[in-house]
Amino acid sequence: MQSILILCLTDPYSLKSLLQMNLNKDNTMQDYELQFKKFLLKRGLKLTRSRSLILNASFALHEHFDAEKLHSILKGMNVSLATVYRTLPLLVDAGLIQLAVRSDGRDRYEHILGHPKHAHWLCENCKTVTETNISSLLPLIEQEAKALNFTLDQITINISGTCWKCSNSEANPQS
Amino acid sequence: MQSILILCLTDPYSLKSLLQMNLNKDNTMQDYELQFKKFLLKRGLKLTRSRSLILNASFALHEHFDAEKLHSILKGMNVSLATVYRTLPLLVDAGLIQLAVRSDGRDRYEHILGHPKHAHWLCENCKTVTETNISSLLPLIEQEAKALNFTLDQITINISGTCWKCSNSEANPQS
DNA sequence: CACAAGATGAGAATGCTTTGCATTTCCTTG
DNA sequence: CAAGGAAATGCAAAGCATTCTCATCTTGTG
Repeated sequence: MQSILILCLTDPYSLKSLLQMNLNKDNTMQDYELQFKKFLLKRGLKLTRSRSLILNASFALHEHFDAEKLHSILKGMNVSLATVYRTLPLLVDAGLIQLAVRSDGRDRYEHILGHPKHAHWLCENCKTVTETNISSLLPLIEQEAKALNFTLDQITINISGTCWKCSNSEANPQS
Repeated sequence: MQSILILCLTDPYSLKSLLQMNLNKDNTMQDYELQFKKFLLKRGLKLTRSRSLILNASFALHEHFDAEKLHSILKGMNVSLATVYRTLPLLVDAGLIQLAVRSDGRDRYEHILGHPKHAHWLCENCKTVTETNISSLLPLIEQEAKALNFTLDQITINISGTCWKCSNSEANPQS
């Protein structure tokens, strides 16, 4: 019998150990996996072991991640970095993850499901990213989209500056 | 007498020819140059020939630009690509330019002075970038910033999707 | 269970961006 | 106006995230 590794984690900390589990596919398919499978089928692509692992690792993380991070989580599971890079755009197109911010020359993603649209507040000093809800902004943006006849896909609102903590410590430097 | 090249263009199309002009520094200093000089002084840095050329080339362009573009505009003026790359972050820190979008693996900037805050609408198909005013969104963002005690620096609103033109031609593909 | 289309891993390649270093330019001080 | 030290520059050589190549392996179908 052919079986594949499937993760159904909500807790990122137990990820590594649970990655060892070898469950039957049909019993554990998650919503997002079904969504991904549907999307792939429509494109004549397949839901493979690697893609499933990458998808589940993404959803197990409740923080921003980049290709390298996913790859390191899947270390020892024989998933190459190239495949991670090949899979990320698929997940984006499938509407499962989105590019959150780009900082330090790396693209950082986040999963979307059950994750309301939000803005990222990036502190230029300590690099911390804070999130806030943007539901109040959405109607205005959608209205503008309609005016432009623009089909919305992703909305990215990134605000950079200095967070409360850092602007306090900058106020009294090296003293 | 020491003199340097200074540009004071509003018309990008005559850039190349005007780059030949050799004007006296003190007669032609622009607002943005003064601002840059002040910024550099504060950091113990100098407003040099190369930096001045790069700054002026940036402000002569009324479109997005990347390092390569500035470098090609300044071809023959003995400004190295490395210096362009070294200067861009300075201009950003000085509040004179900002990172507009990153597409095709390149960072594209735009100058800020007299340029009201706006959103970028990037068509994923034809890569066209449209700009719209975001003055209606600003109060909401500033209010949120106050709540977070966050010192605003840059606000980036990038919206990707499909523009009117492309969604029309996608509707009847290869037929 | 064979087959064709897709997918993968490994590593080479790509291309933007950064860095090291010897040389030049800049500004201040006599 | 010359000297001197700090900064800046050009050039070429990395760095580094991401993409590509290609031989091999998987996947779902008939």
